[in-house]
Amino acid sequence: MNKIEKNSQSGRTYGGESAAERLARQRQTFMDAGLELFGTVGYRATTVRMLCKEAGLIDRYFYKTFTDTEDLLAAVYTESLDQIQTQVLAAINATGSEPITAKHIELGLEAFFSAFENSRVARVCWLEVLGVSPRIDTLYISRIQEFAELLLRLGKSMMSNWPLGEEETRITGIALVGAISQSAMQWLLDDYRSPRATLVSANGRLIRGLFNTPSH
Amino acid sequence: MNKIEKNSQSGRTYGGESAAERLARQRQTFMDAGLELFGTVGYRATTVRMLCKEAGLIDRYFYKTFTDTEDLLAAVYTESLDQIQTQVLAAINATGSEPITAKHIELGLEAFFSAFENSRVARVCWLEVLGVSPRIDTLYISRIQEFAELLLRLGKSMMSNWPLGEEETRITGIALVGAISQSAMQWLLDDYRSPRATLVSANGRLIRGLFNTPSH
DNA sequence: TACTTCTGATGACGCTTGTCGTCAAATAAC
DNA sequence: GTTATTTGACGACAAGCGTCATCAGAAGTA
Repeated sequence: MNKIEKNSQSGRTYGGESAAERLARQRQTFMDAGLELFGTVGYRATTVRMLCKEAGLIDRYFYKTFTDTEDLLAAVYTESLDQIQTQVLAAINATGSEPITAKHIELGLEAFFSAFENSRVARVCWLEVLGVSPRIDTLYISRIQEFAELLLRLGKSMMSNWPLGEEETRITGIALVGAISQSAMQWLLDDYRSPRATLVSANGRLIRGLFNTPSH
Repeated sequence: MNKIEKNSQSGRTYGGESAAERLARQRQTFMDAGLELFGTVGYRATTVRMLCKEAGLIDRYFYKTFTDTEDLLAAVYTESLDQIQTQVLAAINATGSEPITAKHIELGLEAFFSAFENSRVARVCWLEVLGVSPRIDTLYISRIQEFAELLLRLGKSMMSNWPLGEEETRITGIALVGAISQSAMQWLLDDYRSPRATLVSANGRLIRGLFNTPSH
C-alpha cells in the first residue's frame, strides 16, 4: 500500500535539478524534438518512439507532459507563433510610434519572413498543422484571425476613413494573411529560391494597394 | 504453369460491361469514395479498408488502379482542380472577350467560390493535400502556380503597362492565390458562415487594388 | 550506510494497418 | 454443358503503433 499510494509528487532534486526544473527541461527537449521531426519528416510520420529517441528521453517523460503527439504539435505550433508574433511586433514598434506608415508594414514583413527562413518552423506552421484534427483546426483558425486583426489594425490606422463593413473587413484581413502565408509556403516548398526582399516587396505592394483603393 | 502465366489481360465482358468499362467504373467509384472520405474524415484517417467499404468493392480492384491511398489522393485532387479550373474559365469566357474588366474577375471569383461550397472538395484541395509527401507537395506547387499564372494573365491585360519584374510578378500571383485560398479555407473551417458575395467582394477589391497601384 | 526516488533499457500487450491468398458463387465463352 | 474468368467474402500474415510493466543502476536523503 505504501508503494501504490505514491503519486510521484515528492519532487526530489536529481542531477542538480529540482523536480520543476527537470520537468521544464524535459518538456523543452521534447518541444525541440517535435520541431525537428515535425519540421522534417512531418507530423503524421512522427511517432512517440522517434520523438523519444530524438529527445534522448524515454516515453514516461513524454506522457508526463503531453497526452499524445497531437498535444505536442499544438504546443510546438503555439510557441513558434508566439515567438514570431513577438518578433514582428518588436520590429514594428522599433520603427517609432504613430502614425503608421508603409515603412512599418515593410519592417513587419521583413521580420515575418526572416522567422520563416527556418524551414522547420515554416513547415510546422504552414503545412503540418492543417487537416490534423478539429482541435488543431480551431487553434489554426484563431491564430490566423489574430494575425489578421493585427494587420488590419495597422492598415486602418494608415487610412483616414475605412470604407468596409465588419464582415468584409474580417475576410479582407484573412485574405491578406493568406497572401503572405502562401508566399511563405511557396518559398519553403521552393527551397527559398527567391531573395527575401522580393517576398517583402510583393506583399508590401499588395497591402498598400488595398489601403489606397477607393470603395468602388 | 498454365495458371501462373495468366496475365489477366483476357478482358472478358462481365455484367454487361467490357473489361475497360469495368475498370473505368471501378476507378470512378474509388474516386468518389476518396473524395467522400478524404473530404470528411480526412486523408490520414482513411484506410484502404474504409475506401473499399465506401466504394462497395474489394481491395483487389483498388490495387489494380492505384498503388496506395496517396495515389488516389493525387488523382482526386487533380480531377477536382481540373473541374474547378474549367468552371472558372467558362465563367470568365462567358462574360465576353477582351478587354478584361473587373467584371471578368468578379465572375471568375464567383465561380471559384461556388465550387468550394462543396466542403469535401474544399477540404481535400486546401487541407488534406498539404504536408503529405514530396510528390503531393510538387503537385500542389504546380497547381497553385498554374492558378497564379491565370490570374496574372487576366490582371496584366487590365493594365496598360505592368511595372513588376519577373520574379516579383510570380510571387505576387502566388500571394493573390493565397489570399483567395485562405479566404476559402477559413470559409470552410467557419462552416460557410459568411455569404459568398462577401468573399467575392473582399477578394475582388484586393485584386483591383493591386492592379491600380503605381510602382511606388 | 541504509533507504527511497529517479532514470534508462528492454520487452510485452493489444490493436490497426497494408497486403495477399483461398474459396465458393456468379457470369461468360465455347 | 463444360470450362475459364470474374467477383466478393473471409481470413491470415508481418509490421508498426501507443502504451504499460518490470528491473537494474544512478543519485539523492536520512
